[in-house]
Amino acid sequence: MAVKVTSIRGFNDILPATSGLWSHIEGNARRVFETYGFSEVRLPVLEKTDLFLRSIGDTTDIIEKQMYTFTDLHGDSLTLRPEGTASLVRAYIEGKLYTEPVARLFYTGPMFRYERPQKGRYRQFYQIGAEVLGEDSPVLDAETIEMLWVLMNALGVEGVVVEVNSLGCAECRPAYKETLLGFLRGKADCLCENCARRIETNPLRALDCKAEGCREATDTAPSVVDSLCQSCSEHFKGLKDALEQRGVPFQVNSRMVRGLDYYTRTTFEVTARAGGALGAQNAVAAGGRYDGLVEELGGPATPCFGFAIGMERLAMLVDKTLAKSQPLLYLIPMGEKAAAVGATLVRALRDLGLSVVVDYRGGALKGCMKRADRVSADFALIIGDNEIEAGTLTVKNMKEGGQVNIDLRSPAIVAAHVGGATTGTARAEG
RNA sequence: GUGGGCGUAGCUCAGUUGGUUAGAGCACUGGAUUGUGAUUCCAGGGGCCGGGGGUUCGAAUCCCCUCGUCCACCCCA
Repeated sequence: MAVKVTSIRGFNDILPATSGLWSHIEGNARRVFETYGFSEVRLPVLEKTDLFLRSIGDTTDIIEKQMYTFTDLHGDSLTLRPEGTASLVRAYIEGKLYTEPVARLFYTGPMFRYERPQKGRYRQFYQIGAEVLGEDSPVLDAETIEMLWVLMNALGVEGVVVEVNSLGCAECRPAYKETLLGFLRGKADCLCENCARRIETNPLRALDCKAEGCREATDTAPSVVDSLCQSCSEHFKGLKDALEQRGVPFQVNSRMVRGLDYYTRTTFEVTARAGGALGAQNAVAAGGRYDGLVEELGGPATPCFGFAIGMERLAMLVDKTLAKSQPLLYLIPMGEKAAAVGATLVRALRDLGLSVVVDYRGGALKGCMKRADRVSADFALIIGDNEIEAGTLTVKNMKEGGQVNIDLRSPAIVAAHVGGATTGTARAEG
């Protein structure tokens, strides 16, 4: 055998064992998002590097060391998108969607970051993102978080919690940064190496650090929430009230800091319980408000709110039993005559929306039945000489064992017997 | 980028003072059962023991290097 070509580290195939689950998740997301008035956008995977430099923040890890950047044949610096919001905002501006009062958009697709892969983290990973552009009401924030919560519930996700925070705006954040900096300087020797290093550039990070020293040092630190300006404070209260009113459970986490620089005011995360299925990466979805980004990227001043869901992480949390599949039929024609009769029947069954697979290998019925079992067929459809003579079809229930004969010319009766065609989602696995 | 675990049959894994021809379960093929799978019984096929180098009469086993993978740190969805 020739030498095997393998995939790139951190770039994974989604094989049939899990693709059904993914369709199930995406299908639910589409359905739920549409009920909130969102429309899908399809965005390119490759953008000019400059877009990310200008949006994400040049001291973030993403910009500093995680981007897949290369020069194309024309000499332009291009980058595989490390996140979706920047691209979406670019498209919003370029497509002049700001001529509408409010744009509600969602997207799905792969993102790319050069990191060491581990549980819940891959170099190509998938996100489902939703963004609302052109609305600054905190109630909109709450409604959008509610939408995410509704999706989680539809997917049977348990053991997750919504955490919210407010990072303030261009008015009040710098002041808080100063206050915090002053506080941390007094505790510099308690901080971990990392936090000590970036205390001047990004003191907020220390709040989010897991190191014990940092936790203790920041225990009594002044809270962002307490230093919000009046307008941000009212906005944050509006968010909390609206979430409560909607029955979306949440907790305020004033230590929550996001990894991208463009966030203002509301930020939130949906995180899984510690020790759960997610491992160390406990954030399933996260997002917030980015009121300055559109303007920074050359559009009109536009308040925005959005979030992104980590597809792989969400897939680890969803209730797989909810991913209903429709029955799979396995046709076993014994002989040429049966094959011809079977072909007509199969076409009729498929036209009714049923899933049918035909066995072409032939041989002993025993072997055919074994293959039917191996592909997890729900019913085996057997056509042999006996059936042709009687003008019937043998339908064996592979799960329960019984079998019946049904008129060969009555595909509708077959459909009814096997549970009928549904418009159901793809077969669930895993 | 840093640290740790693991690479043996298609899959999950056994395999120690280094010693004949490297094992099991599942899967696969055939038979017991020539029209009935998943259960039972029998038989069979299948391995550069991740790759390279070294120590040794002899290496899956010991040493070094390398690649892959998983988990964690960092950071994040």
